[in-house]
Amino acid sequence: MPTPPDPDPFHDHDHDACSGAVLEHALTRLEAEGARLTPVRRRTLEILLESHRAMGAYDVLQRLSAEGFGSQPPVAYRALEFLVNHGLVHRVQRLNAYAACLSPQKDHSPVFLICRGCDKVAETGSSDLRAAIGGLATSNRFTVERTTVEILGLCSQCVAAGAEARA
Amino acid sequence: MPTPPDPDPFHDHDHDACSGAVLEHALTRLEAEGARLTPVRRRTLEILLESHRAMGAYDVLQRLSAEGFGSQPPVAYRALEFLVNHGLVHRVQRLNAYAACLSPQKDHSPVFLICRGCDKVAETGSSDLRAAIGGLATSNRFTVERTTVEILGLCSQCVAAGAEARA
DNA sequence: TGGCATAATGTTATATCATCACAATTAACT
DNA sequence: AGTTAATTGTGATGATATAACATTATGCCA
Ligand SMILES: [Zn+2]
Ligand SMILES: [Zn+2]
Ligand SMILES: [Zn+2]
Ligand SMILES: [Zn+2]
Repeated sequence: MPTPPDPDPFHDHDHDACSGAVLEHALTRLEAEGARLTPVRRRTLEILLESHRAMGAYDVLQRLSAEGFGSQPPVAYRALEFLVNHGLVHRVQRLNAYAACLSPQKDHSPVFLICRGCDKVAETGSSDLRAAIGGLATSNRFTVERTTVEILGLCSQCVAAGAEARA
Repeated sequence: MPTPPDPDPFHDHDHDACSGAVLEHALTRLEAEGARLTPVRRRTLEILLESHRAMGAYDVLQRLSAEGFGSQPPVAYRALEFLVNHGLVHRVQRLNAYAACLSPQKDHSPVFLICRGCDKVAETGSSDLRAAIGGLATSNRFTVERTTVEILGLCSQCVAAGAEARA
């Protein structure tokens, strides 16, 4: 009975373990980098880890504010910026939103699967895809610094549940 | 003496021919679809075609307004939406901006190379990349509807001109 | 321990990007 | 011409993001 290779957010998994491991990892990494996971920052990460959905900055802010932190936009944006800069959170361009990074690997280029049925977001990766981007860059003599790859569609559960097609 | 395979926006090319051909193609396609390229819409496309840069909606609006069209945001957003819906313009997520589509092919999934040195944007494509995304979707049992692939970095000219690296 | 420099937080105000709602106009079709 | 649907225009508002600056907490060293 093989265990799944990755915690697939789209399907049932032990989410406490899933998010707990990520948080653990974050602590270790920041320690090594000499960066401080202050209360706001930690809480922000925890909030994002609660679900496999991307959250807007103002949604995060509302949560933080309700817990006694500052209530103005920079509070959320600064915490998010810190976490993004340290690779613990990714920005999902298509949603103007932020999602906790689930990969233990540092400095990776995430690929997002975004389900428009259930709004969940899965972070994956693909060496084939990286290679294809590398090839494209080479043939265009382009120096790659960052990549955004976001795939919008429906997860299998939403298809099974009868989510209607849309172009 | 072979002609270049694609007009590479990052390098010298006959841009009048480049943009003229695209506009021509747009007229034909819309005609076929029974859609109307009204003055605002046509002008919007022409403005985007003037350069190989992505423009924000408000930049487009300013141009339109100066030419006697309406001066309120919906004027620009509606024209852009129309053009995006008909595949004549793409939205560049990373820049919150819009770029004219340079591909004669309908319903394609563009890949953008975005140079942070000169702000030019090149639209390309790659069957390898499409295949990689297809594979990723299959192995995640995910139904793809739309994809966003944007590569941020430096074009060869900007590298040659000594644009500094940035992580 | 006190003093200093730096980082982090909080707040006000403002910038930027995008859509709603509704009236006026124009085009298409009978 | 009369009816309908599409298009355009405008004012108002919503949503996302940053600037500027005062205040507080932290780390370091004399
Ligand atoms: Zn990640
Ligand atoms: Zn789903
Ligand atoms: Zn050109
Ligand atoms: Zn360049």
